[in-house]
Parts: sequence; C-alpha cells; structure tokens
Amino acid sequence: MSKELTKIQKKILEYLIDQIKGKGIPPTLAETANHFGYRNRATVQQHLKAIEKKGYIKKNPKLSRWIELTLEDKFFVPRAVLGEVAAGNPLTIYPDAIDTIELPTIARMPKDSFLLRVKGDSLKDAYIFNGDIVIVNPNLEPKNGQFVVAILDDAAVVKRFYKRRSQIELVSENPEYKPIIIDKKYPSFNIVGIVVGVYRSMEKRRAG
Amino acid sequence: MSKELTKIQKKILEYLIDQIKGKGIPPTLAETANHFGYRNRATVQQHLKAIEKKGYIKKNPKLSRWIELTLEDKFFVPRAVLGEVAAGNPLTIYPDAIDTIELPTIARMPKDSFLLRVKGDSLKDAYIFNGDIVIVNPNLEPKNGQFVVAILDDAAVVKRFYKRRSQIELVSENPEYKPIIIDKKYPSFNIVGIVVGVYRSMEKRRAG
DNA sequence: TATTATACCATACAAATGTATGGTATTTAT
DNA sequence: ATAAATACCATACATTTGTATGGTATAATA
Repeated sequence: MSKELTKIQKKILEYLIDQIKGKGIPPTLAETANHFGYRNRATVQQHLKAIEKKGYIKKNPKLSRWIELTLEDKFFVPRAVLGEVAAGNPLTIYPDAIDTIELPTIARMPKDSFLLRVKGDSLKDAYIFNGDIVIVNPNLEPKNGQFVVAILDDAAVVKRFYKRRSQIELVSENPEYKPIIIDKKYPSFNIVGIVVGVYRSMEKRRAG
Repeated sequence: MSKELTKIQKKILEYLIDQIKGKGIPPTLAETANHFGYRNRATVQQHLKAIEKKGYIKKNPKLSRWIELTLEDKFFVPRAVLGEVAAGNPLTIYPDAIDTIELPTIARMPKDSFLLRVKGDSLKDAYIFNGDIVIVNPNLEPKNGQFVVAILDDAAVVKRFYKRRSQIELVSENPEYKPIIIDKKYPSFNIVGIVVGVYRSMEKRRAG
C-alpha cells in the first residue's frame, strides 16, 4: 500500500498537526468537518481512517480528542516567521511571513503570539544571538524590565521596557546605545508585544 | 463573595492547570472525577462551577475539554528541574528534583521529557549559558551533531554526539576539552536523551 | 473493461460528555 | 440557632462524539 498521502489527506493532517501542536488539543470530528466545510463528520472520519492506515496518526478509540501523531521525525512543526528584529539597527517588519522555521513540539504558541528572528549581535549582551527566535506575546501588558518589541517610525526594536513617572524608556542591553525616551516625538510608538521566551534550535550550527 | 478557593477547589484547579499546561489538554469531568476518586461527575461539575464563579476558570458550555484558565498572572507554571549539567566539569545528576522553575505556558513538555539546568559557562561557545534550561527528550535517537545528555561514570555531560564507524564520540563545543571516545572503558555509558531545545526565561536577569 | 482508491453524502446508534435537579451530611458563618 | 456554603451522592436527559454502514460519483489503475 502506498504510504503517500493524497492532497486532501495531507491538508487534514496539517490541520491536525496545527491544532495539536499549536493549540495543544486535537480537534473533534465535528470541528474538523466544520473547518473544511464538510456537512458530515463521517467524511472526516474516513479520511482519518485512511491517514491512520498509512501510519501517520494513531487514535485511541472511543475517546474524544485523542488523535496522536506517530511521526517520529515530526518533532518539529513549521511556523511562520513574521519578520526580523534587531536592537541598534532597526529593521522594518514585513507584513507577510519572511520565512518558516521548524519550531519544536515543546514550544506551544500562545494564542495570537508570533515569532520574530533576531538579526545581528546587538542583543548579545542579553544572550540573544543572531538567528535566535523570540516568541512575542501581544496580549500581555509589559512590566518594567521585560523585553518588548516596539515599533518606532515603522521599524521594530527589541529593548527593555521601563515605565517611569512621566515617560517610557526603552533601554538597550548594549551600553553603547543610549535609552530611547518615548514622548510626543514618537506619535507612532507602539508596543507590539512582550518577549516571553527565546528559542534556539539545536539542529544546525550557526555561524558564530 | 469570597474569591478564595477552598482546599479541594485549589487541588482541582491545580489538577486542571497541570493537565492543561503539562499535557496540553483539559480533562473531562469523568477524567477529573476518576483522578480524585469521585464516583460521580456531578461532584466535579459542581466544583468547577464554584471555581468558575470565583473567576479562576471559564468554560465554553456544551463543548468537551474546553476549560480555559483566566489567571492572567499565571502564565508561568512550576516545573521540576531534575538536575544540573555542564560540559567539561561533569556534575552528578540528582535522583529527585533539585529545584522548580517557572516554565512559561509556551513551553509544552513532550511526553517523558524533562528539564535540566545548565551550570557554568563551559557551553558558552554553543550559546548556552549559566542558568539556561535545556529540554531533554529521552525518546529520540541521537543523530550526528546533535547535543545529547549522556551519563559517564555517574556524571552527566552535555556534548555533541557523533557516531563513527567503530565508536561514539562526544565532542565538546569548547576546543579546550578534547572529545570523549566511547569504548569498552565506559561500561556505564548511557545516552539520557537529546537536547531538543534551550529555553531562557526573560523574567529575571541572570548574573553574567 | 473491471477494479480499486478517493472524496463526498446521509442515516443510525452506542458511548461519552456536559448539564440539571434533588438529596444528605458536615462545616462555617451570622 | 439558623442560614449558607461546602462536599459528596444518585439519577435523568440532551448533545456531542466516535463509529458503522450504505450510497453516489469520479479518477486512477490493472
């Protein structure tokens, strides 16, 4: 039997992976059917059966939401990288994904959070290096001392956030860069989100 | 109304958090009842109702496994750190947890994987620093070039894994340390697991 | 041509799941 | 002392969910 998945089966498997790895919870037949516009759960059911037969998933019978992925190699899930950020030399954020990285299954993305790749060594004093992926959560209020991604004049920076009495300071880790004081000069100033973590894949060696 | 949870409610909420954050999937009423030895789902149901009334969770009605945590501050979940590892200066692995760190919700642990804290700067050439948490997956076969945690004479090391024709080499990132050649001299040699990722919390600043 | 796999639909059914309601006993306020 | 909250139990019921079965249509294959 061919182990190849058909186009639709592949789409469904991708949806499963996306839900399980991204949301952390496998979808029900009804949810999957709804997502693909099927009027009937049985359609999904049969696709899952086919996918299971080809060895890509395993289902615990009779239990809801218990699809398991059996892809030993699939410990990494493709995720869109939305842009690049740096401190010191701000770069523009791109509207669409600039790249896709393989995020490991350990890294579950909180709702609405996204990934940015760090470019350059200007954050090296914060132990963040060229190529590292920062996970940005836009749903959290920044607290003093936390790293934030902020927009200044259509460019993105990663800096530490400090709210003072009358102003906001964005402090660079590298003492060569002086703190940015946010006042009326920056009408377009915007906090994109806070950096909740740094992930570095151990797969490939990066250039020092 | 008091927002305080009772002992049992607290235990149930802890179970919910543990399941949602650790396993990635909220339990059903039946599962929860079974876990606490209740003969009846209604008992759990009423506890959840009380917990929801106090504002700690939110439930999407009629849907299975849809308990949501509403604790804005609870974006970090305690996780046991099983030991400390270093390259160059091997340290013993402790049988029990030596510490607990606050792992963010973005980091979902794969089944059976565990955390080790890196001690010392001997891995700094691999951009892993003192205090970083490495996530170790014991269920993967090491491939050449990957970082592995290995046991040598009851001590743990983190090194790159290379399988040669007749032997296994454990290579240090720091050229000062020569590769360890695994042969009959190491009867207790054992690969604990491979390092699937490095996580560094951005909450606190570490000493350089 | 005949056969098989694919991709949908509809219907039916058992088990799982969430929910509602009522009951008992104990503890904790008022 | 009375009322309210807590902590369980049991039963009943509507949906949800997974599963089984049969049907139609199309494309790929032998």
